[in-house]
Amino acid sequence: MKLSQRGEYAIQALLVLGMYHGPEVIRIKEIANQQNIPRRFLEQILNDLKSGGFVESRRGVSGGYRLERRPEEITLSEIVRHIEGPLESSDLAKESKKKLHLHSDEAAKYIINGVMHEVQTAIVGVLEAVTLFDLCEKVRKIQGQMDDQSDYII
Amino acid sequence: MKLSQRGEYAIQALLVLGMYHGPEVIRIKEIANQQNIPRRFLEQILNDLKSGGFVESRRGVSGGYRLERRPEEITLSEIVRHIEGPLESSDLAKESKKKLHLHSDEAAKYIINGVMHEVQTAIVGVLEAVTLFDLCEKVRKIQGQMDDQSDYII
DNA sequence: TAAAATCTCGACCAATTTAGTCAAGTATTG
DNA sequence: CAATACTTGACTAAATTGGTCGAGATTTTA
Repeated sequence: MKLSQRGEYAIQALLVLGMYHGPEVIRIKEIANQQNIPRRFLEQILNDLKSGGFVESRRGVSGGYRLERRPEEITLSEIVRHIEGPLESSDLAKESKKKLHLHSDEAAKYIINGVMHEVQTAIVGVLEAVTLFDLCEKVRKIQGQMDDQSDYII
Repeated sequence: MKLSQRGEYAIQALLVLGMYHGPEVIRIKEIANQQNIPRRFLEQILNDLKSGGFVESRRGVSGGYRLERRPEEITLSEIVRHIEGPLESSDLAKESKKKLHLHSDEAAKYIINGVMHEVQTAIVGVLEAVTLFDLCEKVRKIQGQMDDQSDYII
């Protein structure tokens, strides 16, 4: 399981919005600069996140984006699912079982599918347990460490 | 994590070789027919599996393939790793940590990477625990069930 | 020894996906 | 109304995926 660039950017953007979460809105340009994401590409991604109900936007001169839900209510699995497509591939499993007679290639596929289903369950298990809030906390923590050593750049 | 077609075919082929494992060799054509895999494509895949040390081949008129190792010694994680590329993406983790001063986009990436690393660990955990032999047993089992009901095709 | 069967090697190809870019438009503020 | 920002949809280049193909090398068997 590798995250696409798009997926990584999406999480980075949400992470910024999570860090500064409040009633205020943040401009696309700021996110792009801070996270070093191509601006035009980020527009696309934020738009997608908007239609997915993760962020809301305000137009016009003092426009920007903010989270639509609180960071602690957004799990990584939701984000990844929305941006990379379904984590769980449609169960060939029950399909095949019902037919009850499998050609030998179907038998093999059925078995392989079963294992891959376990894999998916494991993936979701991890991603389900992590919220945007958790990620923000971790960032704050390592930024705190950097403070201590007055050896950071931002 | 979705398996590529190539990956699924590879496992199917190994599964066939595992089912009939012995000193004898099986022709590419038989595997292709039985598993409904494009023959030319399968050639490529088996070649790849050969260079990966999973199978060995015999040329000539009664040539074919057989497993190079015993089914119980081949884990799914090895197969997938070889055919789909590394499961574990090179650790940006330690890299970044050493630098000790992260730009804020690097901090975000670092954190995200950490979670993805957990995901990878979970994936490997599942795949590591399943051997080719296990898969063969499962196939035998559902084929046994089909026998019981004399309602199968092969 | 020649024919037939089978693996081997590398090039090639079309369709899809990924990672962006761009232009023109709409909305909001001052 | 001018400036600033989001919105929408089309467009593109490069990489990946899922194959195909031709020519060659090896081995068996008649």
